[in-house]
Amino acid sequence: MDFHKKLKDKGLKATPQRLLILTIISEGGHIDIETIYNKIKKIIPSISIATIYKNLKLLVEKGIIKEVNISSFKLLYEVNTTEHIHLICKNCKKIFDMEINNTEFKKLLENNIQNKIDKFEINAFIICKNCL
Amino acid sequence: MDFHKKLKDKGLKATPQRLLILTIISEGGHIDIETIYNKIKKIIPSISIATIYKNLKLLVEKGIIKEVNISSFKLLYEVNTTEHIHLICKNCKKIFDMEINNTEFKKLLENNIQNKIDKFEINAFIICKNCL
DNA sequence: GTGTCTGCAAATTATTTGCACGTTG
DNA sequence: CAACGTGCAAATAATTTGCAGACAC
Repeated sequence: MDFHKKLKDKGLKATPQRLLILTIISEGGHIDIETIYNKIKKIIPSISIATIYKNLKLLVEKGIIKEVNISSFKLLYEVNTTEHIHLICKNCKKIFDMEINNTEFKKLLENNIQNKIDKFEINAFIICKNCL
Repeated sequence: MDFHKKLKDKGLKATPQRLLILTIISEGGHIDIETIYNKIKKIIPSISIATIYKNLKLLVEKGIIKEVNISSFKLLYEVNTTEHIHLICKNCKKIFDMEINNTEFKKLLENNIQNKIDKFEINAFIICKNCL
């Protein structure tokens, strides 16, 4: 993924700190602030936690990354890709992205609630194949 | 709702603080810590914020209340009732509980992900009737 | 009466801010 | 070189902890 371009497209400077934040988030899948900070420190030891906070906020605002809210988890971050839902293994706590049939889903939901849906967040708690 | 009984059933003492916390949450629908604290202070001015924190944690553990995680909202609390989803009006920010056809939904989701689902959290962003 | 709960104050953790300096484009 | 971004240190906000006294049962 061309993070440099993504940043420039939003009028942001492509600093090493930002590129690294994005790389780490995309590698980590779903990752919390503290983990991001610890990983970056190994590469840019001088980095400040304030820089992490400022950039995460900014990148969310610009729609480059997304916050992931799951009950009983810390706030996590992921790079914004296509619409997907989260499967969470109750046992090993791993989080899996899953693309679903968006249209079919939206329709069923919309029928149920009698209203148009803009977007939705779905977290489903499961036991993953590995843990079974 | 008989909160006194709910507490006793879980082996907890029914203190005025706890009963009030539960009453306020059930009246508020979906309410954050700060708002709970401010409302309680008007009735029990001596209450400590630490008591609120301790009890919210405990009540969640015991399954009497639930945390509600919605992107870009503070952490909210609701009394644990039947399974429902949250509709959030993008305009007025109100949150509505909506019972859905659980079985139908679970099946569709389970077909999509090829796995059994224990429970799920769904937040759908809409424009409510009032705002339309 | 006793074990649990509360309120307090202090400790810890999380997040934000302002500013001088450095870097990107 | 101008605007923007970083790192630092300090400020603020959020949450947790330990403990002495109070209260539920």
